[in-house]
Amino acid sequence: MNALFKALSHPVRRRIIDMLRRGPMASGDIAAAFDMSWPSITGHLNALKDAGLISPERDGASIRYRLEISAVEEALAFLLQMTGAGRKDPEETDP
Amino acid sequence: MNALFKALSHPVRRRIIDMLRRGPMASGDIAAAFDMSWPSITGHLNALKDAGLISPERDGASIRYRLEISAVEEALAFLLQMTGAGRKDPEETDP
DNA sequence: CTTGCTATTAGGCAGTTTCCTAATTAGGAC
DNA sequence: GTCCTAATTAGGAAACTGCCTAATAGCAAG
Repeated sequence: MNALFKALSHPVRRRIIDMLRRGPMASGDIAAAFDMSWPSITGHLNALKDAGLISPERDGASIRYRLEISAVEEALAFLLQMTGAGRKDPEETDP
Repeated sequence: MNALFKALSHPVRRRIIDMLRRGPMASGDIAAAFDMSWPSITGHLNALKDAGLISPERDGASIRYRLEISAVEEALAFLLQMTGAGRKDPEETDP
C-alpha cells in the first residue's frame, strides 16, 4: 500500500498510468513522450512495477508495459472505506 | 494531487486518517497512540494538513484535527477514472 | 560474430523526507 | 504576573528520491 500511494504521488508516474489506459506501450515510446532521459523513465517504470501498477512483457527487442487495474482497486478500496464511513461510526451500515 | 498521494503514502499518516474517521481528535491524543515523539507527529499532521486531508481547530488549550472527506474524494475521482476507463478507450460511455 | 537498436543497471550529486532532542509559543489555572 | 500542560517550531543526522551520464545486457538482422 505504501509503494502504491508513493507511486501515485509523482506527476510523471501518474501521466504514465494515464498513457497506459489506452493499452500497453513499449518503454521507448513512453520515454519519448517525456522531456527526460530514458534511464529516468526506467526508474519511474520500476517504481510503478514495484507498486504492482504495471507489468512488463517482452515483445521482441522491446518491452511492453501493461496497466494492472487490480492494484488501483486496492487503493480505491482504501479511499472508499474512508469516505463511506466518514460521518461518525464506521460500523454504521447506511441503509 | 501530489501532496495528497504523498500524504497517503506513509503508514503513520494513513493510520492517523483512520483514527480521525471516528471523529476529530486532539494532537496529543493522536501522538499518544504512536511510539514516536510528539514533534514527529506534528510533522505528519502538517503533511496531512498541506494535502487538505485534515483541518485544525482550536479547543481551549488543545487543537483538534478533523478529517476532510472532500480531499479524499479528489483522489477517489482520479482512481475511479483509471479503473472505469481501463478497457481500451477512455471516451467510451459504458451504457 | 559483429553491428545496431532497445532497455536496464551503476554511480554520483542535489534536494527532500523522516526522525530525533531542545527551545519556543499559546492557553488555562492559580 | 507565575506555573503547568498542549503543541509547534528550530536545527541536525541518516536515509531516500529524482535526476543525470556512462556502462552494460538482451535481442534481431546481416
